[in-house]
Amino acid sequence: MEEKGEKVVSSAQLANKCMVNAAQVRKDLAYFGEFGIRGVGYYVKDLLSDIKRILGLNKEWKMALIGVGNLGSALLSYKDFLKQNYKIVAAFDIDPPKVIGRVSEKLGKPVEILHINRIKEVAKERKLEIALITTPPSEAQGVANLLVDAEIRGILNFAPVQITVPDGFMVKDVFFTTLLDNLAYLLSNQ
Amino acid sequence: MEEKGEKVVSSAQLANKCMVNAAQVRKDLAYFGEFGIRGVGYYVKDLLSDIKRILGLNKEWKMALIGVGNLGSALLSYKDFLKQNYKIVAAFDIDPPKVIGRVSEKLGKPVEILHINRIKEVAKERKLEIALITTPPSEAQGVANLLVDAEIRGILNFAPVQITVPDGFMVKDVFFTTLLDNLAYLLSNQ
DNA sequence: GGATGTGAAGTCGTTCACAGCT
DNA sequence: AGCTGTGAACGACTTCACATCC
Repeated sequence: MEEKGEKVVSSAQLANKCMVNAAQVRKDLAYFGEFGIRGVGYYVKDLLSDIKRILGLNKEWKMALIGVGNLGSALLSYKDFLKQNYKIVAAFDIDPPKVIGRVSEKLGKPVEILHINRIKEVAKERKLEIALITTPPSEAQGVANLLVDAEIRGILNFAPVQITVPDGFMVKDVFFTTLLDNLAYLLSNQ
Repeated sequence: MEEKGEKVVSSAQLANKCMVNAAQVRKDLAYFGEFGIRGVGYYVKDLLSDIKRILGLNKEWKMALIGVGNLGSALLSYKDFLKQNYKIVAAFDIDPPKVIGRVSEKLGKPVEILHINRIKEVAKERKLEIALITTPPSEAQGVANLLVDAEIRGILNFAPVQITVPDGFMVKDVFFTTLLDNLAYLLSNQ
């Protein structure tokens, strides 16, 4: 809406776009503060920056990628990160020499691939806060342990296994097989 | 549990593993039928097959993959599909010759890459029911339209755009940037 | 005896409806 | 006059608690 030059937006309009109730929109926003103007609506520009601030997107998050296999390479060249406030600033593997060739042939300016045993050192140095686990499932928990040791508190886990971490650390799983199961269920029941 | 040779399991044990309430487990299962035995619990083997049947996993789902870029290639070699009841039986791209070399060097027995314009024909022929969209975002909606035309009713969308389909078709989005936003929020609020 | 299946109670989130501002 | 912010009403889901059955 900002790109379209729209100045104000009402909760009703937002609700429409999001397919939810207008009161829901207002309640949810009101939970974080008073962002609207009665009788007018929400200023698009302000609302956008308020939401970004609330979500913690008013900074660039520095990420590590662990496991430069097929999926890892795909993510290294995932341009959409750039639009968001995320940046992969270090990639790790158990065998960097083996993957460097394969990756660099694909990427113009490849992120350097480091040996996993340097994670703690590099995490400090580059202030890594989030890690993407793209190793085989068998290695995922081990990697998670290293991340905990390196005090990287946010983990996005692409490996199809449950991993556990201590309090204060966050894991989000990208389990698309769960979404497939969901599709299979919906399709099975007409 | 079946692999460990355990014969019976109680709702309390299941609840424990899933970090939910025991009554929840019983209610949810009871919604689909009576699978347990009072005073005993649930027979692991039976429960497993009942759940598979409920979820529509008592068959092999045939899938198409559209867009053989980085992510597409990664999924083509994603071994974990084999454990589940899903199989990619056809892959499509706008320029098959270009991707065939790159893909086959990675996969022992590569799935053949077909031109996207054959999708409708092949969908009928191979009874494709689910499609994975791994194209650039700009192509995703166009591909979705082709899938609708080919009557492939289940879509797992990896492209970071919202796509719309008519009633009777299902789209599930793998938006991991949303999960990243989620992590960013949690980390920002300590 | 012991664990399920399930009404009843409780809790949480959503929606309504309107007072309060601009 | 119009739209937000919000207490109150509503609805849905979760948990309790126990009758039921193996």
